[in-house]
Amino acid sequence: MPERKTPREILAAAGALDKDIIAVSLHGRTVDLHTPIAATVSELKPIRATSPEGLAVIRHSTAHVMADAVQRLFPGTKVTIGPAIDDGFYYDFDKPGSGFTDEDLRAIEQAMLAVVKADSPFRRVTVTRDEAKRMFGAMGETYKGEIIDAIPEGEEISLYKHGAGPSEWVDVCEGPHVPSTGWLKAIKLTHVAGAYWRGDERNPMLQRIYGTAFPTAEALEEHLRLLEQARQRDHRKLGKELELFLFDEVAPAMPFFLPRGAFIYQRMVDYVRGLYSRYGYDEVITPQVFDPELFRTSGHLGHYNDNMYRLWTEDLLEKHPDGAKLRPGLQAEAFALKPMNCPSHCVIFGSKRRSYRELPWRMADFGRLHRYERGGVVHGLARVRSFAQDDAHIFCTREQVAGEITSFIALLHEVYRAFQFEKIDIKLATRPPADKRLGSDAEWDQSERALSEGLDRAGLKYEIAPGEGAFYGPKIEFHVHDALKRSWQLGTIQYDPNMPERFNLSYVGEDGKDHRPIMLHRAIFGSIERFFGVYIEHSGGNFPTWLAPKQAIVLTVSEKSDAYARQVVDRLRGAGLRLEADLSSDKLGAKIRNARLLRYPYMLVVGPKEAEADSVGVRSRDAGELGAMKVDELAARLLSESRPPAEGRADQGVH
RNA sequence: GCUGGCGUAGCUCAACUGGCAGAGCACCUGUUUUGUAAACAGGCGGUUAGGGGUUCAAGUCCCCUCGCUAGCUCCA
Repeated sequence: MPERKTPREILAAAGALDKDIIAVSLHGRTVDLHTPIAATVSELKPIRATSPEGLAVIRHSTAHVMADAVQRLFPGTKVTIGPAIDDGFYYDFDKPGSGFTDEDLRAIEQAMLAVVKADSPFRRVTVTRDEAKRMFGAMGETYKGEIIDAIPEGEEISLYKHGAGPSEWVDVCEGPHVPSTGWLKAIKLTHVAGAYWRGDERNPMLQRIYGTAFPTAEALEEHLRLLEQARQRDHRKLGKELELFLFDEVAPAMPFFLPRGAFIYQRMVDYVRGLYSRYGYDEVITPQVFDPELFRTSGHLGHYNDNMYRLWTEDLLEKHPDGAKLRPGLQAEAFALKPMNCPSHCVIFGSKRRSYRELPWRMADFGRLHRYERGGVVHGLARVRSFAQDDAHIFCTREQVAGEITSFIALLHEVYRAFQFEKIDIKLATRPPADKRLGSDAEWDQSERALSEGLDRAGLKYEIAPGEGAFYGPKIEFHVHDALKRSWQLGTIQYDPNMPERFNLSYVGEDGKDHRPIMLHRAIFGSIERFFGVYIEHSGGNFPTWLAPKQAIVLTVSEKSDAYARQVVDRLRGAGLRLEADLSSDKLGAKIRNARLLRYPYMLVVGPKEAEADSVGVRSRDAGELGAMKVDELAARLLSESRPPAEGRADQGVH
């Protein structure tokens, strides 16, 4: 057994120490540079400030310094937890009275800089459970007491201290930390938010301060620059600027699609519709408003009631002097706006006797759905109360499930490729705890296997999300991040033996007997609204020619060319292209600027020269100036770009 | 739903400790006839989200409602 030395000493002795190294990894565990351990140099893997692990060390140390500053500035504030996260850190505080203001953040930042300047070492000491309990008890740190209680028996309890004398600050913490506060070079507190203690909404709400930290001031600035760039792509901002959609208080969280946005929306739907004929789907159209009995059968009234819009008609009302009220006892009669399509599809399936020969039956529906989402969760197009899905339900036999999964994944892949999505996180959400699921273990084994086999056969990498499945069956989820790194689920395919049961659906098998079909819920876009929002950010609003609401704009050099411009517009429209003209009295430079801001794929400049030569001066949004082209030549080019990307033709799209 | 923040012209934003509601862009009109990222001038545009209160006086301070927003929780 080698003697206990600090990793810094060990590395230095071997000549392997440099100033980028801020911690080391020992058998997969990150440890301080300055806490003695028993190890040889060959066992130590250096962790550099620029690596994800190194950044986490810096950020977690910064969180300690912040908590120190907060407790000094706001006596009586209790600390809870303060981990490093993807691009920074946070610390949750229980602050008596009101929360933190922006001015508080600035003051805290200043106080932190003083701690950094003091360059005080982070010291690790281990204590017994009793010592720790007594110490934090005396300090009145009740949350820390709970944290200590939650540390498993037999595990070492360590404290980290920095500062000296009366300004010493201590936290119970696993570590590791940078050797001293002076190592923290670039710190920024970003915002405050509420957060429930232990993430449970029944617990008190704490004040969370978010911040970030980097090894250098340059790295921090680069990070802030990228954040700003992301804000520029926010779909809510682009939606307004590009006149795609708007929101109004008269219908909270329900988008109004303007002509340009509505065009793209319909084009997306048409595109999927086009694929449906190849993949064997039948589209249906179903009602919007239903007798609540339907949702009693489907189980929505029990599980989903809080999220449903209910309607009344005059005959359900009784007049009062102070206004009309729903007649007592009739609440249950109020019709409901559908939040999902599956019940309607079950009604269709069950409307006559079905044969195994009809299976698999893939029933598609672009019906509009309404869900009452709680006030705090709505977000641009990503979480709305009125939307449609590229929804379909596949009724099939148990044996057909795996094949259906494979075919669905192929379809989904084709669609995502068309929209230039390469990076999608896939999750397999498996069975919830036994008290929260239906069906036998054998059934779950089988349905989970069917989904994972489908993924494996498609050669896709995925993560298991244990316990995240629906109570009736597992699901595959496809997630992407928006510009501000919020994760959204787009597509999904879910295995559902439950709904056919509730609707008592059956088909006649080869054996002449009745059998229960399996139902697969599946969507590729998921919510078309959400997909559109994510796609706006993904493309930065630079929609490819096949999707762009207007593919080109004709710009006149002066009013002398108006007549020719109209002629060009007519000819290209006649060829089936979408375009408009800017015949205003602006100068050409201004017209180009406006057209660029609206991100037209092509600008067609026309003046006397072009009129003479039956041509247009072509400027492409993505490829710059292309020079003069004959009108017919241009028409051919635009037409070839107007078709949606198909398999084996990946030459189009966002640049 | 919870904790913070915000809400001023179509858009982006000003208006000091309470003291005459403003600018740029957009829009309309006129002048200019323009060659690859903003011509010039004039004009129109406001229940300062809505309601109540304090005050001689409220965009500004207080209360309620609505909406938006950062998070948390939720998303059978």
